[in-house]
Amino acid sequence: MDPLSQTLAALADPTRRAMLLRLSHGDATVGELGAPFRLSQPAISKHLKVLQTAGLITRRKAAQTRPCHLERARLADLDDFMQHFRAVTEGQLDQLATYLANIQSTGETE
Amino acid sequence: MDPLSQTLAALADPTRRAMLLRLSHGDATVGELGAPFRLSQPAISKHLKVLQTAGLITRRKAAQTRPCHLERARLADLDDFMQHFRAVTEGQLDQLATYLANIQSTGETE
DNA sequence: TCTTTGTTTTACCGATTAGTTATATAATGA
DNA sequence: TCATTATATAACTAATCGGTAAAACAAAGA
Repeated sequence: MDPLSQTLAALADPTRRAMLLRLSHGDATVGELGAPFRLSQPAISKHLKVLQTAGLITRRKAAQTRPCHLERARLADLDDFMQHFRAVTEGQLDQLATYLANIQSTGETE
Repeated sequence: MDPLSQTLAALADPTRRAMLLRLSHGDATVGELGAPFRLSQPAISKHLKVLQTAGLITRRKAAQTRPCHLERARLADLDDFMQHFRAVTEGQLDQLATYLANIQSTGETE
């Protein structure tokens, strides 16, 4: 499966999205990430494996725990894809670019 | 299933993403949307139904055809979700805002 | 009316998914 | 060494998914 499809499939689950949101505030262990959910521990491990396989998180070793870390690269890739649909926003960015060009050239000539 | 999960699940398929990209350039019929793919016609209809159920497209009637139209609202919802992960980008936007404020005030005072 | 074109629906299949329980592995600490 | 804590793996199950072929439906045109 291509990386973007993997990313989107991983995100298409509210439990995994909640885990990522938690990780956006800082690293957390498997136990900490699973605590909010009424799920068995293997289910938590499975969700984290999906996120890891998608490249959305990495893990390190710390004693018995395996703290997880959010990797933003794949989210950035998704952002790039989303860019294709930002017709209105693109228009606004064009306006901003024009605005920037205007005030910049104004500043240079004065 | 919650709307955001439905949106992401619908996007987690390259065929459906390609269809949406096509629709971002304008409405298209079922036949037009299916043409690029080596898939049976019912498979195309199924993919479009997934997109429609997720609220990503709507369809109207035109003679025998059923032209599809991209609906950007759910993509905007996804964008809102993505916002939670834009820590670095937010910093860059802050810098841009500062930059804009600077050159703007400079321009005003001169 | 009959045929053609465009699309949907139905019924089916194999693969994948999300969950479970039970078991294994790994590191710590008594 | 032995028990505890943290996590992963294995084996299983029910449900969902992406595809197919065959049939039905809808509108247009001869």
